[in-house]
Amino acid sequence: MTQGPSYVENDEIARRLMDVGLLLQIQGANPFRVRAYENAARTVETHATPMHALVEAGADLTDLPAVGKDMARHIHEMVTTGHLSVLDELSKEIPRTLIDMIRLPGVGPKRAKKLWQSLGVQTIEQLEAVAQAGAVQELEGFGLKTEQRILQGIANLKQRQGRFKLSDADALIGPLLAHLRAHPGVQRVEVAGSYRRRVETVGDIDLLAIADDAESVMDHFTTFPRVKRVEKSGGTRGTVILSSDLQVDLRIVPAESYGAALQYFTGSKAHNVKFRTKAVARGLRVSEYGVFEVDPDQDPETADPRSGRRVAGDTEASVYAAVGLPWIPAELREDRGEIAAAERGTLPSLVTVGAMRGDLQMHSTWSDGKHSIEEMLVGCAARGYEYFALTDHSKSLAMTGGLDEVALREQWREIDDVTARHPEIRLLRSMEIDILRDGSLDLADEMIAQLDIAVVSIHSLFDLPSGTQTARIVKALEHAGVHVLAHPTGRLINRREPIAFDLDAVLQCAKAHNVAVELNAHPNRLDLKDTQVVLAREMGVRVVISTDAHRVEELDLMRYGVEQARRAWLEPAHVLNTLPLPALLATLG
DNA sequence: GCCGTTTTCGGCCCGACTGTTTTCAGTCG
Repeated sequence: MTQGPSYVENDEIARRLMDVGLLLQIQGANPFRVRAYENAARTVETHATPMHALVEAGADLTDLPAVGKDMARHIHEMVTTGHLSVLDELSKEIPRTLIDMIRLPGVGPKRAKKLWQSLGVQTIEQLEAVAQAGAVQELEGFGLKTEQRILQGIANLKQRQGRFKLSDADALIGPLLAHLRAHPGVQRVEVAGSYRRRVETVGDIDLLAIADDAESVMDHFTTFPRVKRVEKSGGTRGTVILSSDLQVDLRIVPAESYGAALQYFTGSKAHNVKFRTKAVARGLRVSEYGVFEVDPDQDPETADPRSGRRVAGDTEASVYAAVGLPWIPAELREDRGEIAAAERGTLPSLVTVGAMRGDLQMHSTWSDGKHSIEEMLVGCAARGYEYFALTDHSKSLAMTGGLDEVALREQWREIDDVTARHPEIRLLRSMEIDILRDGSLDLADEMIAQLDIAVVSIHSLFDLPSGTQTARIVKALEHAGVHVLAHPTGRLINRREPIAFDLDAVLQCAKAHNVAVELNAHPNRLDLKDTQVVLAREMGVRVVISTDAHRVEELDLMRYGVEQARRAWLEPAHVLNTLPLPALLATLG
């Protein structure tokens, strides 16, 4: 096994371009130049193919959206030398650590620069010290409230690093929505923002409501029992912090603006910018109040923002239609080509939970699951599945009670017994087989050959060098009996980093050997993640969406996997377990 | 700095709120 060259990955390239933009912002550069760096960073971050692969293939980087001559040069430099000279130069003038300060509430580029130039503050720690000493409120443009806000922000930062997993947000928001809906004045309330786009983690929650008595509803909102602190509370906008430290914003809008507000607050920002630009070209102005015809005689600087003839706004569909587009599913609104696809009429017909005909990874009491084979079977049948795969762990995963060959044969006897009583659903004989250090599998070949579907995955040696890890996975996929690579990166959101490996090479191998890759639906994993699933789709590798359930109720986690699949533009045809049983069996061979 | 069924130059999304102000900059979403 050889160690491949260590490339600068897309996320690192994106981060550095973003840092250049932020440093330019602090410097006071042309804001559109700043945005150019942000846009290029986003392109790189969400681009499925690694930049180093494009450079190696001799591709013209300026074909990428938001990448012109300069950005192409920057990307090329990072790929070939590992450095970005424009960032190095800027860092000499402005400390890079000021970027951390911008992320504090109440601190933007201007104030960060002021704090640095007036007080010599370069880091969050230094800022905390001078703020505690009362030096910040003395600065021009600052005051006592700003100083307190900064200190509060630093305290919050220390308390909670990272964002909320989508499933945690779901659990926290459900009771609040019920509370709001119980108020007689609330006609409608929905969640917008990244939550509605089903981004894997959310920073805060945006609620949108139509209400008769806005003041009373806002009152009801801020007195929700789990509110820890009320940040603001106005006539149409309020912000609270829940006891879980989740920030929730509520906006109350008139019914005729509801669709426009929902569209606007769902975002993403990049999607909205592109959408509004399209509207401008049609002589329209889009805001959260609606779509308006622009009066060509009026100076846009001085015109009332709500002036002009309203042409749409009550529903989202009307807002898109006014700009000549069909309604776009929220999961696609990331400015990853969805507006162009909408224009061409080629938006994908996205996969749904209802299209799933089976779940291809779950555990029973035979290893580390909490429910018996029969209980899991009944749970799957209750969810309307045609089939499911029982994938208990293999022997090397001792802590889970993994099965050796003898135990697996015993399990098969129980399976025969259970399935004889339950003709309503097909149980596929399977196992989640560990990939060992050298890429060999933790189950005898003659047993693998008797499985209906063989799932392999890594549970150990997460920190091998990338080249070694890649070779290990590739060897496992080359095994003739293997059908699915489960949770390919091994990441645990907010807990464990993904393993280092060459995804491109692994997908090529999967394609060559007709192996599917899993999109693990468990909200702790969501592995592969959306942008990686895009790469699999583009390379023609089939995807499996599985829950990895360890108890019956976890079978309902399927929706999280499907939602991420939708973010990756997957249609049913891309997903192996949307196939009817006979077609699935034929594919598995 | 990017980009083009109005444009290769002159644009680049939109509005609200807060705090620090005496008419508005800065931040936020």
